[in-house]
Amino acid sequence: MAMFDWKGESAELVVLSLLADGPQYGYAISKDVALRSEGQLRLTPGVLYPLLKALETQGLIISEWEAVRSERSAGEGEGRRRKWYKLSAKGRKRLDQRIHSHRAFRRIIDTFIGEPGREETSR
Amino acid sequence: MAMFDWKGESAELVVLSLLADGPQYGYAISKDVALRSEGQLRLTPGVLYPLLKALETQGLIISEWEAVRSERSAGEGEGRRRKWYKLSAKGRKRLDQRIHSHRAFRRIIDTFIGEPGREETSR
DNA sequence: ACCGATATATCTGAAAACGATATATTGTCC
DNA sequence: GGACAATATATCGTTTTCAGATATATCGGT
Repeated sequence: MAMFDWKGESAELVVLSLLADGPQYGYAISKDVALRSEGQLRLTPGVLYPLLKALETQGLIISEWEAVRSERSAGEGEGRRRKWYKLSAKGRKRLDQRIHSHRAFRRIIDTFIGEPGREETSR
Repeated sequence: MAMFDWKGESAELVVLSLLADGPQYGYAISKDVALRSEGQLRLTPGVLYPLLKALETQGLIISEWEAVRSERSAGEGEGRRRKWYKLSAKGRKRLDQRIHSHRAFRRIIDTFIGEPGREETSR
């Protein structure tokens, strides 16, 4: 069980954020999320792949297959395949929008839980 | 359409937070949420009442009926009824826990979206 | 008398979540 | 060389969640 209940929205935000740092393939994304959250967030296959598919359908990310060849299998068969994803311009816009929306939502929640809230210095 | 996708967790956090300020009845809670969020968060009946029911089942909140009598109807019928909810000790604990969890989750998200994060000064 | 607001509650169709399952390759240890 | 864990992608199917619609009734103002 994941440490936090984190749903669609947040998963999208996290994946788009990761891809903003450069192209990644699915499995690496799931490992990265676990690593960078110190195991507290998990992006399981059943969540990750449908999400990536949805993001691509919306044109937010673009995929490309990589044929990973091992010396061992050189010459035969298909070898392992990786599907790399990169952020599209549209995805970049969506990310900015999601970050903005996340901050706004957070500010509202703060008014309920009585969080002091930081001064709006920059931006 | 609600301005934000805010789901179960957050709704629970908000409701428990509101009840921490004192007892409230359902309809007032929904109005309060809309007011305090400047219309950006909505707790519709289809979400609110099942949530309150679930919170009560878990023993986090305690309900009590109030018979609201108008002069007009004095003496007859049932009159309007309000169901007041107050936070239980268990609910108070859950709220603290949820706030803590919310902050932890937020910190993790910050590492992904590249938020500077405030110094851990107090606490 | 009517209408909009107050007040609580469920129903239901759709969407989302996620563990389980499927399939195949690769690296490592003995 | 054989077994096993890790890498890699993907779907399936059950359960849960969501939120609009619906139901019912009272109250306040005009």
